Amino acid sequence: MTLKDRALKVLGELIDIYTKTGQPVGSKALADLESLNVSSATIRAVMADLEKEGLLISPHTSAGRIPTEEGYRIYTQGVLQVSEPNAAIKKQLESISAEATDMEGLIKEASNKLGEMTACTGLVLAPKKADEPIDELQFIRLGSGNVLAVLVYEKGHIENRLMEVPNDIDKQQLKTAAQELTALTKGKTLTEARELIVQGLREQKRAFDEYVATQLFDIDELEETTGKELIVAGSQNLFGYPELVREKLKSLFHVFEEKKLLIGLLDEVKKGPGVQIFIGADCPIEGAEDCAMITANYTNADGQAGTLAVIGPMRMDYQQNVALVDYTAKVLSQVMANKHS
Amino acid sequence: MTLKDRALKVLGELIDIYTKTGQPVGSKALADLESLNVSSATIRAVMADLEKEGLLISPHTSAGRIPTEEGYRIYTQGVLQVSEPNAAIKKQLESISAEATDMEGLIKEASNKLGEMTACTGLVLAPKKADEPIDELQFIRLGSGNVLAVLVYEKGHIENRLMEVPNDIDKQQLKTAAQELTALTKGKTLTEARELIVQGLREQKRAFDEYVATQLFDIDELEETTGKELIVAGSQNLFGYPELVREKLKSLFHVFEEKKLLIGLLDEVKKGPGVQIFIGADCPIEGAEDCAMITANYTNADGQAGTLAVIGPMRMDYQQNVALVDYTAKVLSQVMANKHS
DNA sequence: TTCTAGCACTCTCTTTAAAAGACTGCTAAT
DNA sequence: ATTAGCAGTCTTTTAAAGAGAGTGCTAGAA
Repeated sequence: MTLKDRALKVLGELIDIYTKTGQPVGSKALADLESLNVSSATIRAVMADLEKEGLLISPHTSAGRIPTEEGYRIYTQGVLQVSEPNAAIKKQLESISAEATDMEGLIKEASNKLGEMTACTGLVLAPKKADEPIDELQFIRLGSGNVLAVLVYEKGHIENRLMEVPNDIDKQQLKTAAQELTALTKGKTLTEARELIVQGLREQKRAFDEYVATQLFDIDELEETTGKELIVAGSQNLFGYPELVREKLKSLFHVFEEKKLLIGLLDEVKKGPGVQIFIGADCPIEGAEDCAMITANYTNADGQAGTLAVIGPMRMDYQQNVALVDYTAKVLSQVMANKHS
Repeated sequence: MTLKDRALKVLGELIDIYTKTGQPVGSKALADLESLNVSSATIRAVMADLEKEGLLISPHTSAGRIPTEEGYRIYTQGVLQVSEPNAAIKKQLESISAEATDMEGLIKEASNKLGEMTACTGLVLAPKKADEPIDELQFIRLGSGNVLAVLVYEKGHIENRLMEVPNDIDKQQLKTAAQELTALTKGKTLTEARELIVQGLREQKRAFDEYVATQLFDIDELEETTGKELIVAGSQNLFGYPELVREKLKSLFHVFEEKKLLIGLLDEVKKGPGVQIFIGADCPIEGAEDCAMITANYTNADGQAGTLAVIGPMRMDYQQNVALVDYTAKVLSQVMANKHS
């Protein structure tokens, strides 16, 4: 079922106009375009075909037509041509490296920029540390039964956690425990380490080590930590689209508040390649069934992947936004490659 | 300018009804109440007085009346009687201690409960660590020029920060630096320490110590850390109030997204005593000029104060919500007093 | 064939008018 | 001091008519 070139062109132009106005588009408006050098009657015929194919729909007899979800899909797959953002936008995006100092500032800034420039909501999910190989473990005694466990990753990142330990553990025991655990986990990722350790230690009946390791590699704790690393920016932009009625906005903001809900979903996205476009029902986010999402992955200095996304109404400027998301991912990868934080 | 008891009673009943319906209230509806045993004509006379005082206003001739901001103020100051929440609610609130393990979980849960039970947005601001006295400093060398600085507070809390140091610093130097800095800052708060240290070290021309201290006590870093400790929950509830039109919601959600904006404002609140009620223009939050906010402070195990708040439309159930906020603050203080974490 | 001009037709949106409904303020009586 | 009753005012609802927008069809031109 291939559509004629002209039909696709009409679809594209219609989406362009509809994106800007939010109003149904009639045959006359399209016929007035220079790029389509035919009469409105011909356009009408083409539009009737497109409607038969399920790519357009008419809200009622005397309105123009608007694209269906399927229409947007065909458009983004076939009509849209990916381009680079223009120079001004590029420059803006590149400035994120200048304005941010640390990792968190960086993704925050990227998210801000995305939200601002697309007039949609920007999301940036930081790379998951849990997938990085561990280098070593250290314990630091802090008095009153508290020990600070420092987890050093091969690439130099650090994570730490406060633990309570029985008072009768002495300095030497701690040191030994650290050494043993390091030996066991060196080179493993946190997720791998967890299973390995709990199991291994149980067999060896090393109660203290097991106790420590369980606390240290606690997955829930971990998720809570990683949970902080999703930045949502520009959510208010969505108020600018009348078709996103209160009820829709409500469910979207619910998801934005419960970041945990989003993290899992975006993780799925990470498996896909390059820039991905999710339209309407495709959109893996609950409450975003009438929205569209554009995602891309980036990598940090250690090759760990993070995800960034833009969520907005279906009638968004795909051309621009795809270019933006793509380019931002590249900039972010590059900045992170240079900065070791 | 004291008002008659009956006038206050009318004001109170009117607000009660308006809170539930969101519609202007007429004299007949009030006359039907058992508690006001007078005719609608009398009510009309009273309402006319209240309008003259600026406590009520009529949207147009043939509508009933609604309270003005000033009306709400008089109501909350004079008419409202503070009560305890009922048993069921108490029980619900007390369960927050059971459902949360750590500090962050606790304030998150409290915020959730507040939002849920008030049908408004719950805010909880964690106590500020920057105001706690420091106990000691430790440095841990991590290889490749990185050092982990661990800041131990007197009460056992910990904060840590990764720093880069010149490669030619040896173990002994680090140890000395830690000891000296500890000596200087012990018992001081982080904010105090910062000034003290930078100044003191500059005089002594101890370049390395100064370098380290500057990084360690960096105020911006610090703010970013504390910035994480504001939890917003139930923001979607606000969609349920038609009088909060899109534009209002937009600015509110903008503030919710930029938590930093809120933190400073809530800090101001902390200076006040007990439960505070901010109505309309009183509300220190940008974009919340048509809203009301109820706040209370709580204290953690170390006596540090945190703030919790409820933001919603002006027509909220003050009676219930004041009781809720007050009680939640008490529960939170109590839970934190027991749990040291 | 393919395209176009023109026209009848169908809906929606806007305007206008009329009627209904909701409260109030005032007055005169209790 | 309170109340019943009523005239007056403004909004909301309902109905009808007209304007506007866009379509689908058909018959003729390219």
